[in-house]
Parts: sequence; C-alpha cells; structure tokens
Amino acid sequence: MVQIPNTPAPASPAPPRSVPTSADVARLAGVSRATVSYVLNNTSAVRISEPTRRRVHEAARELGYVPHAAARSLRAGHSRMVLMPAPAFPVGPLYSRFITDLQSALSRLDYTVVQYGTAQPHGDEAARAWAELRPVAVLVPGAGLGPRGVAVLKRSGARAVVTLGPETVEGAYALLVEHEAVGHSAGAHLYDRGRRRIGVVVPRQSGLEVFSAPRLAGVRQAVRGTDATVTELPLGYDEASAARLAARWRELDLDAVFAYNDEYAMLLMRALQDEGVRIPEETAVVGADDLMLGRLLRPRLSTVHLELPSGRELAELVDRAVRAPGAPPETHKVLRATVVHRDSS
Amino acid sequence: MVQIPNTPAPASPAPPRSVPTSADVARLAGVSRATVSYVLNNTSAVRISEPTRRRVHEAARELGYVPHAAARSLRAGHSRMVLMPAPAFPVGPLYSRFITDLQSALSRLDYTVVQYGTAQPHGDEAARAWAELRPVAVLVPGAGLGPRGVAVLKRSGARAVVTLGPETVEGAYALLVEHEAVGHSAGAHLYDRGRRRIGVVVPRQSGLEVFSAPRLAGVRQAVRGTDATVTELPLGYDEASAARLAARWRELDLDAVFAYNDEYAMLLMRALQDEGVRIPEETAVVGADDLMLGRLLRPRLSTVHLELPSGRELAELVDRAVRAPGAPPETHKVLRATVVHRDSS
DNA sequence: TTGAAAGCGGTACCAG
DNA sequence: CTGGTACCGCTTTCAA
Repeated sequence: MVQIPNTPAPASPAPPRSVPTSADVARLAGVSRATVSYVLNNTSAVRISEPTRRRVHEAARELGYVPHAAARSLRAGHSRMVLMPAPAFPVGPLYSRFITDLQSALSRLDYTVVQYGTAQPHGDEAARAWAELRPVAVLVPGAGLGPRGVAVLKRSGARAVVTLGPETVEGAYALLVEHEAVGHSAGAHLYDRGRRRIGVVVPRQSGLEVFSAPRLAGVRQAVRGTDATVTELPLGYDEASAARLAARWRELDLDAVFAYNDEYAMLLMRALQDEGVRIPEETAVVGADDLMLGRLLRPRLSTVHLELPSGRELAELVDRAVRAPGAPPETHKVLRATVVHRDSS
Repeated sequence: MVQIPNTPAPASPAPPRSVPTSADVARLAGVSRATVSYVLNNTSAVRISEPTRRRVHEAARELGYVPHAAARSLRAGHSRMVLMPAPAFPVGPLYSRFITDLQSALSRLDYTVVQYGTAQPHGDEAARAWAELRPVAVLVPGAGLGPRGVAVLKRSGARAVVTLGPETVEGAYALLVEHEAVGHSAGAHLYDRGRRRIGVVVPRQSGLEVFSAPRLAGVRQAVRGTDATVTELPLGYDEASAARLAARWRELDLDAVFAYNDEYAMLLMRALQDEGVRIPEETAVVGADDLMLGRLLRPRLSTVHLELPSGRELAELVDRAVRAPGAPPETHKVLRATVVHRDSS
C-alpha cells in the first residue's frame, strides 16, 4: 500500500489511522507474527522467553491491538458462535429471563451467543443468512424453520440445530413447547370445578397465533367427549375491544373463560366487572404465565404456571450436541404447565 | 489433509461431508473461482455469458453453497454488522418494541443487526470482545461503556459508536436518555395538584438503579426551593414488601407517591388499598411507562408517558454516522416524558 | 526459542 | 468473456 504523506497535523500524539494487526504488533516488538500469536494465545506447545513475552504484550497494549475474530475462525475452520434468531413474537418477561439465563450459561461454556436481528424473510430463506455466519450451533425459537433450512445450516457446518417450538423439524434436535398443555390444564381445571360452557380468548395481535391456536386446541381436547362446550373469543388488546366482548357476555352464556394469558385476563376481567358480571360466581376466569399482576387483582387470578427448561440445561444440551455431532436428533417435551388455583375460578 | 478412505457406507446419495466452498462450485461448473464470484455477486463491471451463469447457479444450488461471511468481510476489509449488546436490565415491552423497530429499520438499510450476548464483564472489558467482531457500528444501551471502550472500538474500525443512556461518553455519539425528566414530570404534576409530602419508590431489584436514581433526582429537582418534601421508599417487587411498606404508611405521613413505574404502582396501590388508604384522596399515586395495565386499575392510574426515538430515526442516524465517520460526535436528548393524568392523582 | 511460509474462503485486479 | 493470482489477518506446522 502506498503511504500517503502526512498532512501537517495538529500536534496530537500520532494517531494510528488504520486498524492494528498482529503484523504491526510484531514489527513494534521486533519479532515475527508467529511469536505474537504464540504469546497472545499462551500457546503451551511452545516456550517463549520472558523478555520476549513482555515486549509483545507491551507492543499489543500500546497499539490497542484486538484480534480479528473472523480471521481467526477462518483459519481455525470453526467458531464458537451460537446463533439465536430473535423471536418474531412479542416477548414477555418469562421469555426474556429465559434468554438471559441461556446466554450466561452458554458464556460459561465459552460460547459466544449472538441474537440475529429478526427474520424478515421466511424461515428457510432466513436460514441461508444465518448459515453465512457459520455458527457452530443454531437455536431457533418458534416455528418457521423447515427441513430445508435445517439442511442448509448443517451443510454449512452447524454441528447442532435446535428448535424450540411447537413442532419437530426433520433433522433438528427438537425441544417441543406444546402450548396445548397450557390450554389442557386450564380446560381440565375449569371442568373439574363444574364449569361446562367455556370461552377461550384468542388474541387478535399478530404473531401470537403460534401460541393461541394450540392453547385453544388444548382446551378442546381437555373436554372432548364430555358435555362441555368451547367457544372461541377473538379479542384485541385494547379496552374498546374488551368492552364490546363484555357487552354481549350475557348472551354468550358462558360460565368460564380461559383468557389466553394473565394480561388478557386482566383486560377481560376488568371489562366484565365493569359490566357487572360477578367473578367467579357467574364466570370463572383463568389466565396463564403466572405473572405478578395476577396476584394483585381482585379476585386474585387463577393462572397456569409455565416452566421452560433452565438455561443451564439447554446450554449443556447444546454443548453435548456440538461435541457429538453424529448423534441422532432427539425430541424432548419441555413445557411444564401447572394450574395455580386462586380466587377467580 | 489426509483423505480417509470411505468406509462402506449405506447406499445413500453420497452426502458431501465437508462444507462446500466457491472452489467446489467452480470445479463442478467447470469454471474458475473468479467467475463463480462474478456470477453469484452479479458483478456489473464484468460480463459473463448466459450459459456460464446458468452452469454456475446450477452448481451452487446442487451443492447447497452458502458464501462464508467471515471470509468475505475479511477480504473486503469491512462488514455491515451493527452490534448491539443485549441490555443488562430487565426489558419491558417498551424497550422490546424499540429494539424490534430498530432492527427492521436497519435491515432495510442493508445492515445486519446482531445482539451480542449480555455483558458479563464490565463495559470497557466487554468492548474488547465486541471489537473482535469488527462491527461497522456499535449501539450501546445503558451505562457501562467508558471512553476507553469507545477508543478500543473506534481503533478496531467501528465507524459509529452510539450510546443510548444516561450520560455522554467521550468520543461517542450520545443519545441522552434522561430519566430525570420522568421524575421531574411526575414531581411537578403532583406539586401542581397541591401535594407537598411526596414519596418516591426506589426498586430494590438490581439493574434498575440506572433508572431509579435519576428518576428520584428528577422529583427532588422538581420541588427544589418549595416547601415540599421528598421521601425515598425502597421497595422489593413482591407482595410482602409492599404490605410492609403499606403498614407504616400512616406514620410516613405522605400525601403522594411516584411509584417508579406502572408495575410498581400497581403493586403499591393494591397494598395501600388493602390497608384502607384512599386513593387519590389520602394519597395520590403516579406511575410511569403508560402501560395498558394502568388503564385497567381502579382508580385509573396517572402515569408518565415515555417516548423513545423511532427505530427509523435511529437507524438513519447510524447510517449517517457510518457514511461520514469524520463527523464530530453529537449529543441529543431523546426521551420525551409527558404526564397522562387519570384518576389516581 | 524463533522465523518463514502455507493456507482458511472470498474478491478484484490484470492479462490473455 | 474468463482465468490466474495476490492479497485480507490469523494460526500452525516445519526448519533453523
């Protein structure tokens, strides 16, 4: 490269214009690039004299040298990056915590966790973009990734492809999050408490169908073969929508409702109470997620408590899959749903 | 590398074992690597015959070829990656939406957005890890990044370093999120409504000090030089903690409280009501964040509505900074806080 | 104990 | 229009 002569600069301490490389460090320390690499990586297979180490470290510090991860993993032929597409659905506190736990657990195992900015393109399209980064493992929340996508990822060197969603995908390690179980718990609970005309809230908010459909199906399944009925109740997340639903509550003639989650439950409960519907006498209400706010409502909200696998467990699973890439993909059900009975049902 | 002779494999269609490279594509198509590159990148500076293009595309498809992003950006000397450390504080719906918006806005400008797994190490330490990825821009939420960190990032080629937090950092483009304004709005509102003995909730939850301290300071500032008093009220996010606080409410002798945010407000309001404290007559309550749940409480919760800059604006700012890396860093105040007066104050 | 050199997967110049 | 080739920054033999 041609050195452009310095323009007369202000008397600042000669700011190095381009990014320092290991070659720059070597030059400054008066050693070869190889030696720099040995020293900075503490390579045990080779002994470097103490004075040399010193000089190298000194030079690196002085230049503010930071190794180039891409170059390193290009040479190494692999990286320790675990890629996790950011979920398409609005995340609640539950999922936030889960992500945080998982990230720190994987960090402890010396992986670099990266959340890839959300999938505009459809799953199998997106998989290509993820594959370009050559992650050692990919952890996909929600639906959207197909068998084609899994194949692309594996062909690009991903040693573990794990889905965390409603269905298994050919070739991937599947952590089945069956939201049917949530609806099933709620439905069974309501039936046990003598309710027979059960409404189920289905949020209109887009991105939530993935959860709401199976939850509804779970309720249906819970009362299949009994005399109970299940009624679908579309509901937007706003007061007007809730008020409209509450206004026709009497004619709907329901004695219970599973409100999708605690937030929708709060919304609907308020509207019902404003309408003079007595809870739980006339209508029982059950939410889901076991948020703090449920305990603060009056009557206290019955809810379905959800438990995702711990971040540590999942991290270990990923690690195992990375180390034994030959192992056939397994399927595990991971969503534990239990009813917390309070006063609204 | 030594080729290990194939063990007699099941009669599957010869699965390619290693990751296909552009050389493989070239071989299969019977052309050079250069030609493959031209075709797949639609390089306009060079004309490739239609039959050749066809053969290359065909070969790429057949092999399931996916380019190696690291190799590409190594050669190019730069990437289009915008790195955003995952925030250390628990994120609410407000921030979630903000992130999502920002990501899609940046995607539209053809940047790749990546959330880097949360900062275990302290800011300036973490900056080194981020720098290893050689992002073209870094967007840091919250506090924790110091001038040293900024320097490291810039030296590693980051053309834009933007902080989104409570204070400016030497060398970085600062989007000032001044939570003092939140407290100030709430304090002024309460004062205007005739309240003089103001309590301010300070969450015990760790990670929230960054927000709670300035909010408290803002209230203090709003009533400075008046006869009003400000009392700090530490509060854990659980019912027991709230009940304890409510039990000594009468002796605290407060006529108003700014409850940090809507969720803490709900928690405290419930405890106060259970204790028989009338709201707003005896004590006015103001929350913040303007969440749906505030509208559902009775009395309806007064709150401070917060507005962050739109994702599009921020994306454009980043883009501008990337294109004009010489420009001196600016500072902008970006948090708009306005009181939404309802029935609790 | 240290250095020279090969190459990881792409891109872009220059020659044919 | 296409191929040869020199890099990008780093690690890792192999020799000296």
